[in-house]
Amino acid sequence: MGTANQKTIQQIQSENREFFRIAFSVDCVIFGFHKNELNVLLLKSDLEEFKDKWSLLGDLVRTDENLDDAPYRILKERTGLNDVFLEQVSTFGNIDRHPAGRVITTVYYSLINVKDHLLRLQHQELSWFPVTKLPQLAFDHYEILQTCIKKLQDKIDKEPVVFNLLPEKFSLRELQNLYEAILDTKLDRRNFRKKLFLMDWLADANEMEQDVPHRPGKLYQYRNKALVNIITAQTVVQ
Amino acid sequence: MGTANQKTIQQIQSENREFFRIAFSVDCVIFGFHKNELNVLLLKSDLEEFKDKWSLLGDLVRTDENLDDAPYRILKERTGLNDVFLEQVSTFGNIDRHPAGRVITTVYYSLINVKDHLLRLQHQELSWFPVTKLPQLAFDHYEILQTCIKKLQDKIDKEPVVFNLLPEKFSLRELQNLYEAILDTKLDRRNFRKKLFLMDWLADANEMEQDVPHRPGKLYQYRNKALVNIITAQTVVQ
DNA sequence: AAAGTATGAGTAACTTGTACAACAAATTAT
DNA sequence: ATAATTTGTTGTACAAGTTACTCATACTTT
Repeated sequence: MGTANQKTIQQIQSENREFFRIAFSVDCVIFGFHKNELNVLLLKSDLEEFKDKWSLLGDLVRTDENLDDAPYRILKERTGLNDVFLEQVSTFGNIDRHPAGRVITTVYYSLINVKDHLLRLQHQELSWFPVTKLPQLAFDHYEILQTCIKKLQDKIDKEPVVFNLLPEKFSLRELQNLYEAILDTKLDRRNFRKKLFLMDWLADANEMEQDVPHRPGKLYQYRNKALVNIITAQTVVQ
Repeated sequence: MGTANQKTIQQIQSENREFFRIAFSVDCVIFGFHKNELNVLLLKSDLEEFKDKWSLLGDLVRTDENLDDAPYRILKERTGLNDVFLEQVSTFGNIDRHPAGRVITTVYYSLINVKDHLLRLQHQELSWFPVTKLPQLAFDHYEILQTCIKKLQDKIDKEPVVFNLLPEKFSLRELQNLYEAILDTKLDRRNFRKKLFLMDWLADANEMEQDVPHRPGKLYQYRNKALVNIITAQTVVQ
């Protein structure tokens, strides 16, 4: 790792000469939720040209793997995570988007639960950033990230995907904080409660919050874990 | 054209040997509106394996063109059309989706106005099919097409894209027929009228239908042609 | 002339979304 | 212990949007 392993564009080009007629990659926007903020996992760029910039986790697609399998592999390799929520967002392919050559990239976003699955970060250079306090991003990754945030914002009103970002059991307050972080707005407590119960996504966990410095709230869990998987499988395709 | 020009997979593979580590293509789902039905433009497959099947219009992406420019080029080459509405939908990349090798394809849909722009179909083997009466499709093109129809259905309630499918001036009845064809449902005349006027998309053309076998209706046109372009430019990216 | 079909306009019932009040339960400060 | 504060919980009033529905008029066909 570190600077010893940093490559020049020329090195990368020669290592991938055949690929670089048109190389094909996958990039992952990995969302997590800490301290009432929506965060993204970023990697310190290993290109000299982008020494102080950060980038999304990505890799070239292998010849023997399905496109939709590539982001799972990348997440597994980089974070040790299995069975994460992934959805394809869009494909970016401007000629000059990568300084090393022609790279078309398909972008996925992922929602992971940071508290329950402790990440085995294989890389020292991986770090979480709140989406409101981003560092300088390499390539067109800023534009990509904004596209993913917008997609996520559109999604959470219609489908029960946010639960992938929370621990098994959570309070309504935590859930509302999450919605507020994603949508970047304040919501009315009472209306939020009403809406969520109408959605019929929640089941009472018959437990209360512990060790909180205020009146403990009831804990809930996602109603049907099985249904989540069905829905996510469909939405990844779509 | 015809059978003389049909290629075997082996021929295609050898012609594109370098590309076929992973080849990268674009496919276009081209929607038109005839006789109160939503139609798609399909091409008789030139692969022997798919002799009696039809496929979407597609081509490999050139090394020197932006990804989002490729579908414009393809439409121009195949139909002579300029300035069409295009939106990226999704990217398909299963290993086995193309029998000739590994091909990842980004799919766009296009909305074109069949009446005003007469197509110069370069190919005898191009033909329109109602989406309700599709022939056998090659590759995974049936799945791709369904994905595009769903995307279009979601879109027309929120943004004024349907006008790309109609002539400059049209009656409310024609517009409603179009919505009904896309959504595959019947709509209430009065509520449709109310909703459309609320959207504020229509301007009175101060003309009436001509030569119709019933009471002629008023003609309307899209309120702001300039706005259409702004919106479509955004949506293609998104 | 009569029948059929399409345009065009308005209203009531219902559903959904938003703004806001009041109280109870637990914690913290005095 | 008491008061003040924070959070959880339940409900109401109003606005906005959606859905269902009836009638009169204009034109064409028979």
